[in-house]
Amino acid sequence: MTQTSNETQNRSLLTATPAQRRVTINDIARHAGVSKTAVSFAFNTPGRLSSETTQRILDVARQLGYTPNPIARSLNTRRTNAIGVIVPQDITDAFSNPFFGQLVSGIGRVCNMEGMSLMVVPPMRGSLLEATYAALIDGCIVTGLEPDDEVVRALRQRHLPFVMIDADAPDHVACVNIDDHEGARSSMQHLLRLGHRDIAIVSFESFSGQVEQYTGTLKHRFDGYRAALKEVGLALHSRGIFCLECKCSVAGGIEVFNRLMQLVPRPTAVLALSDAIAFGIVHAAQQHGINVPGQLSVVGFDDLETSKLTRPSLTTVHQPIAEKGQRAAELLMDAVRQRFSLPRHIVLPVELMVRKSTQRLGV
Amino acid sequence: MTQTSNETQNRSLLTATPAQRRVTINDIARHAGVSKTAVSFAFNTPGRLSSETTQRILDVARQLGYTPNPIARSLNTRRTNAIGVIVPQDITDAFSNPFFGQLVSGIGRVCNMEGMSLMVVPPMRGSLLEATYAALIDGCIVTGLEPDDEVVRALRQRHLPFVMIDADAPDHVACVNIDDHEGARSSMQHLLRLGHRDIAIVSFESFSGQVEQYTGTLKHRFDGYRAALKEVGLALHSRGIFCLECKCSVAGGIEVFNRLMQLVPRPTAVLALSDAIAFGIVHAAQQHGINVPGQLSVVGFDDLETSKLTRPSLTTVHQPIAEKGQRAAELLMDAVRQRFSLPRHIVLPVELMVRKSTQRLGV
DNA sequence: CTGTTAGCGCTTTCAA
DNA sequence: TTGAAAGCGCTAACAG
Repeated sequence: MTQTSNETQNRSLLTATPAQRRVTINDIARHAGVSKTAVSFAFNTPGRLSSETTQRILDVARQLGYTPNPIARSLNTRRTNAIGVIVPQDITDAFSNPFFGQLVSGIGRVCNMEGMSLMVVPPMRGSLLEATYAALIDGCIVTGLEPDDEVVRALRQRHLPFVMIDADAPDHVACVNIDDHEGARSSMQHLLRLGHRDIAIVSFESFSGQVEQYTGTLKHRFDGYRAALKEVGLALHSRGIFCLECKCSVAGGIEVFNRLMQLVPRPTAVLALSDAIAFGIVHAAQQHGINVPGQLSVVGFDDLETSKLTRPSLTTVHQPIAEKGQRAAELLMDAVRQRFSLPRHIVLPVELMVRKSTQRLGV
Repeated sequence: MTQTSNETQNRSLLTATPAQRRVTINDIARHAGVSKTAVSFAFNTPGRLSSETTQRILDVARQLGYTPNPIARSLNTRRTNAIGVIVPQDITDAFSNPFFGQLVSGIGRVCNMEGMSLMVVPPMRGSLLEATYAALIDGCIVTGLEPDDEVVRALRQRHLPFVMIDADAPDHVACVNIDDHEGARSSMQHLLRLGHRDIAIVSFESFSGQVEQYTGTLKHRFDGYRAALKEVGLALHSRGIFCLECKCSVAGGIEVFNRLMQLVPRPTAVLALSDAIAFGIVHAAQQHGINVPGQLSVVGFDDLETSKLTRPSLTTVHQPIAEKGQRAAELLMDAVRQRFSLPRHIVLPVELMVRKSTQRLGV
């Protein structure tokens, strides 16, 4: 013992960086009088060493405060034991919508099973591409991106397995979606059946801002709205039907409310593409003394955990958010672990939840 | 070009793993007719090379689909460009309380500034210690742990900078807390002033389950409750005052509601240590036809973003959740970047928000 | 059961 | 402006 610490001290006096040098596998090998291999075995496959040797090595390691360097280990094993979630906005924005927390919660179920950590990968100095190149992960789930994004190419280049969520991915790319068309259609139909004809559709911000240019999720949903409108002889461009965009958060909904109130004719109902937005609209309406659903019906999309707890409880399109994350993570882990995985495209069902934020027009 | 691909092909025929071998810095160096150093420079400090050389290298790299291996890079630079959040429960549990999402949101503000990704580090195969040893991060924020936890020791052993949240950390350990005592005291005082004397305190699950054994946050809060009770001549063990525990989530609150209803005398008010729990209790009460606040007053703790939107809006103790995460992350980054940082312990204020879920007894 | 010996893929002095 | 060479700290054939 005493000898050991003396040795350590002496060596450190000889070292260029006396105070800083970390203890490495070599130090342990030397002090325990074994090879690096033995030390490695002691930590990773103790069964391959006599238990005395293992014990001696572990003792020395503890005394010297040795910890295997996980980066060096990863360089060899090519595994990081982490999966990523790629998000095109910054972390704050992503989590400002509870949707994302619930999605991550679902992904977490798989992390838990598989012993993985979860890395949230936002743009780094403005560049999601750079962040993607730098991420120390074994694979990732991609949200909010088109399948032809440069980030997707980078992932392929890095040979990183990945699964997309809410994307029009080609067949060979694993992807988990929901039935956006049906969700949108049924919610619009619900309002129309309640007699509403002056309806504002509030979408989250798209790349172009033009409904005609929508792709992916947004396109499918608007196709659904079109289908429902068509049944009653209306279209997106009909008088009384409005399409706006706002940030996908409660704050975004509050902000968009003012714009809603300026529309002519003033909408009697709002279709928000996210519950977070709907919350904001309902909240702002109440602040302005406008009764929901008495003077304004509001429909959301997502069915967050809190959506049944708000006042009034929110009529919305339920989608299985956590399950979406979970299924994506399962597909991903199949790829990471090189298991077989047959169904590469998954479409989860949605369901219209009629609650108290909508009401028949003029009642 | 043709030659290049032929060469690649030929080499791959000679390789043990024909299809799999990744292209490395050596391949680029060889094909571009330069040294590894030059390739490294081309990617990291292009200014040190003639622009033609840089261009040629980058071209070759693109043609061969080369991406620097971030793990190898990290091994040299000793940086991962990620910070961690250590959570003692699994990811799903953590995010089942919106509190955590908001905390992460605050941390994300700093990640955004600093170009960092964020790793959520839950126990790995049941062991948080193992996960901590394996995490590829430059530092971390520790939640839900005591300062003498083995995980904290591991962090120190790994020389990883870390900041604790909600912990009774010693002076030399950076830490961000809130004024738990005052938050608890004021909320209890509020109920007492409304005339309530039969009050259940619903805590989130502690290690011991014994109020007397509470430490850290829980201890401070219960000291606050005691102080308020004492002012009216009561104590935690007085008849009518109950202490229970449940999971820290909406589901936990729903579950605990049944237990609340069996208490004798039945509480006229509940003090939940988390808004998520309070939501669950309110929801369950309403399902059972019990009016809140008419028949039962409920107070929360946290003031989640949705707490003002629920029915009834929740009386609760506001704490600056996102700011807590942000301040912790700022302290952490100071350490990671080896900047000076003077104040190592931060205590954030709280504020009682009286809303609609509480009411004078017997009105 | 244990050690030798190559790497893993990159960065970074130092010298040319 | 460029390159040689020495690591970074660990794993894993392979040999004994």
